[in-house]
Amino acid sequence: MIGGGPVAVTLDEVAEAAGVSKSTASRVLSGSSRVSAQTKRAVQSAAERLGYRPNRIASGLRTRRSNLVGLVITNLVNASFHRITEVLQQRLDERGYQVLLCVTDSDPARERRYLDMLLDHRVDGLIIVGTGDNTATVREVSAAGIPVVNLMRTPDGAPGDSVMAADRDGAELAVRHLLDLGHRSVAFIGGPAGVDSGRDRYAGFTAALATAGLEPDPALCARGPFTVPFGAEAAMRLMAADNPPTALYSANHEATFGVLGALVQLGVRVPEQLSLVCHEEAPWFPYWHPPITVVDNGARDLGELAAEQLLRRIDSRPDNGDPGEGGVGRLIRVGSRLVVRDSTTAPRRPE
Amino acid sequence: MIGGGPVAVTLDEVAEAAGVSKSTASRVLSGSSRVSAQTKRAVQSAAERLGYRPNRIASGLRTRRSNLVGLVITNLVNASFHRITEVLQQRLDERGYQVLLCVTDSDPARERRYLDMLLDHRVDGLIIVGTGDNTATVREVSAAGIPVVNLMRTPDGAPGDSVMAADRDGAELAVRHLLDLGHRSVAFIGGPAGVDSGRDRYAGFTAALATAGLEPDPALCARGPFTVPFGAEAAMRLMAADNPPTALYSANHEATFGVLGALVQLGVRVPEQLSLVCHEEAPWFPYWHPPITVVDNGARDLGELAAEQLLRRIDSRPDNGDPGEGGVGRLIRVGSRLVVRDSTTAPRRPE
DNA sequence: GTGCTCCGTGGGATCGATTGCACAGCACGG
DNA sequence: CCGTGCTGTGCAATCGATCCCACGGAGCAC
Repeated sequence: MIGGGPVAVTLDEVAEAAGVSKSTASRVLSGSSRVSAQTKRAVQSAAERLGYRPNRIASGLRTRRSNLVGLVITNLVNASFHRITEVLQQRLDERGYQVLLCVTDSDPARERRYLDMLLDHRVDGLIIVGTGDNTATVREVSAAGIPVVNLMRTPDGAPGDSVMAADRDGAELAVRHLLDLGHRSVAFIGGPAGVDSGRDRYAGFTAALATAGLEPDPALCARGPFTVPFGAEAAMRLMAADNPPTALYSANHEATFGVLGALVQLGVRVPEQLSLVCHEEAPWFPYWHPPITVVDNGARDLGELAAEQLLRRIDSRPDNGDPGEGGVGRLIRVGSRLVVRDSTTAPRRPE
Repeated sequence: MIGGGPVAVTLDEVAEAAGVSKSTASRVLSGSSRVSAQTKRAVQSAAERLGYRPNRIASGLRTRRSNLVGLVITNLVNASFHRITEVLQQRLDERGYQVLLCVTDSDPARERRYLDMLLDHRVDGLIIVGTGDNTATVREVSAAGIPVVNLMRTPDGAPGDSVMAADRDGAELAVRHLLDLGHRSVAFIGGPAGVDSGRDRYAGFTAALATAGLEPDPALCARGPFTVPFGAEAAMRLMAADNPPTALYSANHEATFGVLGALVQLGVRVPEQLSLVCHEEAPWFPYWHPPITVVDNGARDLGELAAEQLLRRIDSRPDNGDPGEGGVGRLIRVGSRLVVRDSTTAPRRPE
């Protein structure tokens, strides 16, 4: 047809076709109030016949609910984050909420712009893996009555609830495993102190050492960004020392790639010369040569619980007068678990 | 404060504070029509003072533009897809469009529900990595005047434009590389014939063989799902044969994990006993032992071009009378490139 | 028969922005 | 001095759904 533009069917037209008023049609289709069975049928068949699709924009304007949730995340490449994103999206969708995806690439300026934008879109909730540089803006979002869930990271002064990995416990688990195998010279490659996971994993590392009566050796600790090159460089330096470690705890999977590359380059055999634990699961670790022992931080559960917590807050919002104060920011910790594979073994020459 | 609910500032209030009418305030803030410099300043300062944030829902109702784009994708775990998603999101955001993320997990029922939902949200565009089971619904979307871009896959009868990887060429490139090294017994592990990339990569495989005067040996061809277990099982079977291949083309990175696991388990050394090419880059392939030769299908460009093409269609929509017919579905192919690393070498005993 | 409740339905205001139309004021040319 | 055109502004309709309020009629008790 010529000029047959994209004409959307409105509620009015459905109502007219069914011979009832707009109000009644609305009641039938949103199923709120009681309607006679006959009217119901008439409206439903009219809607179907005309191919009616409700306009969520109009509906959102009136009800002040967008059915949108903002997900502000630093990246998707990291193994945990894309898994978390998938789970989150699915759980939220099951309850009628859609995800507005915002990847910040850890850039505070982008993060800030996204937060403003999400405010403009009147999202019903916000899940954020934050850089920590925009807590003021996040507070604005929260103050606007929008529930906020901090995921993986809870910057100082951040409003809302938090769903966090048990980073400290996980690291302790991993390092104690190495100590139990008999290692005494355990190296640490981990993230910056400015990030929650960096700080907490280091704390777990030292805590485990302490239970064995050891103190961290500064020469065996490398702290820097969670990147492949950093891991490679750190591993190079550690293994080139006069007295190289017999075991290595690597706090992140990206860095671990760098480590593995460096080890191949140096000809260091795992686990014969070096036992290796990575604090983060990745789909290929079970297939590595050798399969890598890891700490699984429960990415699936993190996504699941973050979605659940947000939905809880959204649900309880219309009821009570003051929105967020009811729980004063709940903190949920997701347990970590050690998965022992073949990259860890007893040291060859116990000291 | 008690009872200080989340009161949003409206345009009316800004207008009143600035001493002008709603229309004028709107004109200033959306910068459409000419306004005197003085009024402009007054409105802008009032807006800033009150912390005004435009309500995109209301705006969307009036303008019939949601500034939302639906991204329907089978999963995020696959290396290419999360990279593509990141790039897409960034490019669309730069032009003022936000991404509504929908992960189908290749489930046609979920896909269908998402398409309906996106229609209800009145998205301004749709980018879809489709299952191929809902072309009718996608046509509805397109018929509603919403530009559609098919990504990676273009099911038969799909409306809209397509941005595709050069799967056939890429596979041919990879296999020719193996043939050039002297291999004559080249195995194929690839996807189902029902998926574009499965079909095209197989076509490239046979085409390359043909240039060397060879025909595909059914005993050396495994076709099945793009999964780790399938790759493992296929590799097991292929290498257990009386006359195992000297080279292997693996059409997908997930299957390649399985292959690598199986090879480790069987004690097959790469590349000494088997040369291996994977048709898909993954961040860890350069760090594998040995680093894996791959065909990079240009994920970054795929995202980039899909966003660009969609934006082009969105921009050209209000101008011309009939929405999509102007280009009758443009097909954009993104070039592939071979990255030679250490997993491929000449066969030990050329036949 | 009167008064009451309850049910199903319709009328119409409303959410917050955009935009066509009209009009006031001013400048300028004839 | 008047007509014409341009600029800046305001009025009010509009987008499409939701939902408060009111109303007619049925059923029932006294």
